[in-house]
Amino acid sequence: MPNRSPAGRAGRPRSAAADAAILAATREALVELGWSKLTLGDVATRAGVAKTTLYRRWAGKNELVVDAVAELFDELRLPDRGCLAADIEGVVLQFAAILDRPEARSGLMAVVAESTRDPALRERIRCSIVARQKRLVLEGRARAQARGELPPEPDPEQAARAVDLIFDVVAGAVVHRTLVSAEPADEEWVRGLTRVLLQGLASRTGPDGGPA
Amino acid sequence: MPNRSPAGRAGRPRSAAADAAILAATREALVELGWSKLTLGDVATRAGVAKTTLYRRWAGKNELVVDAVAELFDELRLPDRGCLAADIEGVVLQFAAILDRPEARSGLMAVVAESTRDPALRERIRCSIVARQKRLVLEGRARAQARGELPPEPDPEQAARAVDLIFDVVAGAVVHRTLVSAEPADEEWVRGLTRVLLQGLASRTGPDGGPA
Amino acid sequence: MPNRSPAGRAGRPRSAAADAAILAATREALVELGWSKLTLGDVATRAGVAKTTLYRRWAGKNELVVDAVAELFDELRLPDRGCLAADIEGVVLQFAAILDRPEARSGLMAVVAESTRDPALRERIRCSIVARQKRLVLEGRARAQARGELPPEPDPEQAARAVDLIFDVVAGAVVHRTLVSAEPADEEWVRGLTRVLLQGLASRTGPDGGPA
Amino acid sequence: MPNRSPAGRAGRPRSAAADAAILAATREALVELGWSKLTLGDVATRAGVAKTTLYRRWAGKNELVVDAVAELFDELRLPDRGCLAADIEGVVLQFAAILDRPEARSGLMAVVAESTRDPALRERIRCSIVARQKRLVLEGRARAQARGELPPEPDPEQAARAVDLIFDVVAGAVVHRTLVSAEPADEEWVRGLTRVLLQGLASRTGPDGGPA
DNA sequence: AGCTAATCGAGACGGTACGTCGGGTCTTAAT
DNA sequence: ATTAAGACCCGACGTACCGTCTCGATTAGCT
Repeated sequence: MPNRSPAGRAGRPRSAAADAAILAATREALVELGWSKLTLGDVATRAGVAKTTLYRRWAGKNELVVDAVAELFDELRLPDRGCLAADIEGVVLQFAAILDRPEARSGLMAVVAESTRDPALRERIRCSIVARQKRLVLEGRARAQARGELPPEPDPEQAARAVDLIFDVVAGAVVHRTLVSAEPADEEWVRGLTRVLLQGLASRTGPDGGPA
Repeated sequence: MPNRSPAGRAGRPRSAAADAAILAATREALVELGWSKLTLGDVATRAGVAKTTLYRRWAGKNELVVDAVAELFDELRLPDRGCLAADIEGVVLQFAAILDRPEARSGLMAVVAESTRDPALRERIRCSIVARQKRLVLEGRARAQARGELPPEPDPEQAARAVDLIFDVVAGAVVHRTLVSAEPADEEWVRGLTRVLLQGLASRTGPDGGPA
Repeated sequence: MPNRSPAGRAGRPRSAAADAAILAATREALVELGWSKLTLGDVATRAGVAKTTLYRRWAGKNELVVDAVAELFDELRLPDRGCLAADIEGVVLQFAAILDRPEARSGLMAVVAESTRDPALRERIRCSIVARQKRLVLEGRARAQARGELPPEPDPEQAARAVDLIFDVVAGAVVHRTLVSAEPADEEWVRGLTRVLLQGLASRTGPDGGPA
Repeated sequence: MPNRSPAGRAGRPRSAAADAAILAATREALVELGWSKLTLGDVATRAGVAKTTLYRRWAGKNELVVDAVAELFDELRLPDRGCLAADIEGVVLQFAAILDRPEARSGLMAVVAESTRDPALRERIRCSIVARQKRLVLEGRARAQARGELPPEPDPEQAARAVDLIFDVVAGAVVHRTLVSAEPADEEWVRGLTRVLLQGLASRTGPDGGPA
């Protein structure tokens, strides 16, 4: 989200419409130009707004693009398809569909790259984008436990580690498939991923993990 | 690799020392400045080379950084630790160690981001960086089959798909863990990943794979 | 003069101080470096101004130097020394004094050389520099006619041709003496020139001019 | 003239054809591009010669162009038209014709401009170009004195000053007319100039010059 | 005929300046 | 206080030319 108005009340309030116009213009520019050729002056022009107005709300290109891309992930939902495998497949396909859109492809990896040297930016990404996705993993596990497909977690700490692992595996695999391998993360591929994942997790038992 | 001299022999040959100096300077600058603040003029200065010399060999920042980072992956080796699981853990740890170096962190995601709009760059990444890694997966499988840990592949096409999947999962997971989640891909985490992976793959059987 | 702001009033107005600083810096650089070693980046630095600010106002080195040198000729005045010969000597000495200043020596011939391939530049020189000088010839003739030293001109067209000739002779001779022959256009030399000029002109009578 | 081969004899001698080709290519480039856009690399290419070959003979652009332009003035001759006025008109018209050629217009003023900060270059110009012209003035005076049109000079020093003045006036006027005023130095104009000049000089008498 | 040494073409090299572009900041007048 | 407009400083861009250098290949004159 953009910076809120400082302090309080006096003077002309900021235009709410401008925020939406700027974010939309940012996505439009990402599609047409990609991250590296996107300029804030151009975004301001597309949004019908002065550069000043843009800089009053966002600190720079990174922050703006994070917000613009984050909105794309708002539509992610955990579908109820009856069984865990189908649920996973559904949400992974949604995730892959978002990553397939050019405004996400161009922008997402770029801000991640920038975040390797900017902890504040990393935190912003984590809150705006990653947390939104991780929540789905938690929901999915809860639902599967309610269905009896997964056993309840005895050790909360280990459970958290498992969630982190699953999340890195799923998100990482989809990102790698889509952006690095540049192959479609289609239904067949997602089915294979899901199978490996579920089979791999099913065997987890002890604190140090399962079978010898 | 940088552009080679055109065709023949006439004229002063290109300095081989310059190539090495430039790539080293690029990595040095990546460590100190990161991708976005790295400038080709600065790299040239560090390398003790004129800017024109740099542009004669590389088309731009993207290509240069790909080559500079690719050299980091030259040291990846498939260790022989006796069993498949240990082999995987060993190579994944090496991979994670490389991704933990600041010159890789800064540069790798950035060029991947750029490659989403530049097919030639993507191909360059694939050849210089990805292929080097994928070879290890193939070697590892062959060795495991020789040991009897994995069955021989009846269907070559399906086998190729399996390699691709494994590769996307492993590489993606390590990258995501290291750069997005920004948590260390340490021995414990790698052990968990390996277990999931092997368990998930062990169950693959039929042409459409998995368990009922 | 530099390019004026386009049309209207919106936005921050151009700094008037910058114009003066740039022209002064240009003259300073001409003195120190001469035309060929003068760089716009250096001028901008001396003026305490960004390069873009300079390029917003002038199209290039040629136009800038024309304006910078033109200001030198602002101080040219037609002195009233009582008789035509003395008036001419006075103004020619002033002209020679200006041409003797290094900022004029370096710049003037160079822009004239450039103007041989750039009609717009030639026009700019004519308006900014030449016209200022030619006005003095007209003034001087009018004053001499008022004094009775010269007869009134019956034929305006022929009169104009005479002015052009005088002007080319005087300006050309001083320039050639100063810059090509590289000898001082001192009082003695100017007295000789004036004598030749007046004597030569005094004999002009008929429409085709001269002495039998 | 270009630098001569060093020392003496051993080794392959310099190609004489190259000299001529380079000077011709220089004039060709002056016509097409003008002084400021002329590059030595381009001249070398036009002459079918390596840059090294060019630099071995000339120190730089200035020296090269002086030599290339100087050759244009080789064709200046003092015609014998029977009387002094006609002789002057003839030689001035020749001079004007040369100045009207684009290779001279572009190059001549430029090297003069450069020479204001480079005494060696000025000397080279004086020897290669100016002296050639001044010789004609001396010849013309001698011939006129032989004809009885001009009295013999009693005071050699004053005679030299007169020659210098005439030369600066004539050359300066033609240059100014052609390059600054950008009007043709045609027959009519030259006749006017000649009349002023002869009439002005005819009255010269005493050491401090003539009539009050 | 074989040496010898300076020449030749080609083109890479370290520099310097170019003119443009984008990032952020600022100063206007208007809302 | 905010807005649109646009000038401002800064720094990097990628290119062009400079003048030098390093190559391998000629090529004359002297032995």
